[in-house]
Amino acid sequence: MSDPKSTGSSSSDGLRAVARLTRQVEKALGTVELTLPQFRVLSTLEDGSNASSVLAQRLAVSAPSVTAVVDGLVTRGYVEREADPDDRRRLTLRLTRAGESALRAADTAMLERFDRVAAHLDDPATATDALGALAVWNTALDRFFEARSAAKQ
Amino acid sequence: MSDPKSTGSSSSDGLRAVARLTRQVEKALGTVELTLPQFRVLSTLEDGSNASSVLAQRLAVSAPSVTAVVDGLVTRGYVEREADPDDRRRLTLRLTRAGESALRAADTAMLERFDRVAAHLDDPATATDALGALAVWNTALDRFFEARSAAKQ
DNA sequence: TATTGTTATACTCTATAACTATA
DNA sequence: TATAGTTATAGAGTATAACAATA
Repeated sequence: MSDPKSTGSSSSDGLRAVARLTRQVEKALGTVELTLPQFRVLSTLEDGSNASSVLAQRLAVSAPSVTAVVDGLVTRGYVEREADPDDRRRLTLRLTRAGESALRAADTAMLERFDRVAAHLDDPATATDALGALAVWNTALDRFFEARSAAKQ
Repeated sequence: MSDPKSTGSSSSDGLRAVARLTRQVEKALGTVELTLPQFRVLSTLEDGSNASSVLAQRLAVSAPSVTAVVDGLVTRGYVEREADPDDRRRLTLRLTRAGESALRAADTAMLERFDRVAAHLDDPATATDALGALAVWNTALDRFFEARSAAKQ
């Protein structure tokens, strides 16, 4: 992307792949009765409990969106809202044991589905490795939001 | 995924990255006033015009969902519905010149946003390359749906 | 006054069920 | 009868605007 001559074209193809794979993620999550936004909340909370406002920023959604998604997760016992004694406006969101189990079930369902898709390739490991390599983006996204957060102060 | 000992853990991280990157794709598409489902339709039609039913299968959504999304794209002049003379029940969906332009604008917006995110890494090229490598999944998904289509006959 | 979170409201995408037109 | 596509309807996630409680 920084050098279109070498990677520009395949980066676009990579973006197409992200768009398509996401739909498969949604289908896999459906088998464990989770939506993609719910999964995003659960996996973000797995990295540590956070105030609702922090979650909104990390997920790049509005505050009302967090309220709506978390409402459903609280109803199902996957997330708990806890009052912050220092600042009574804030609510800390915490993943419950049931939420952790749901997250593991979601991982299994997604990996199984992706395995079935990759099985159609001559060398499925190429696809699996490509997916694993995508993990570097988690660091990039973490820093991206961290920088945003700092800029806001 | 086929071998959890070597890649299982990072594949899960890769899936988390897909879920998070998708949100960035949505935000980037928003700057060119496209939604992710609209982008999926446009990029699928870029590979060739198709009947609405074929599109539904390739996108892994229901027929009414295709109708709804395509309605919006037709209104904006990005897609045209054309009657099939051989079977008057079928409608062939075709990308217009305006649709092609919109797709290129979408690519640019997404690549720019991803560049900004990757810039936070010590070696941004690692992330860019990882994204490009994801293109192999396009082949896997094509074959996956092809096999499904064949099984249905 | 500013901030945190919720409520009210509207739009898009999603699905299932029912319908029309065609095969 | 079966298939292609649309319409009707409902649920989930998204956003903006307005509000309550707290700082």
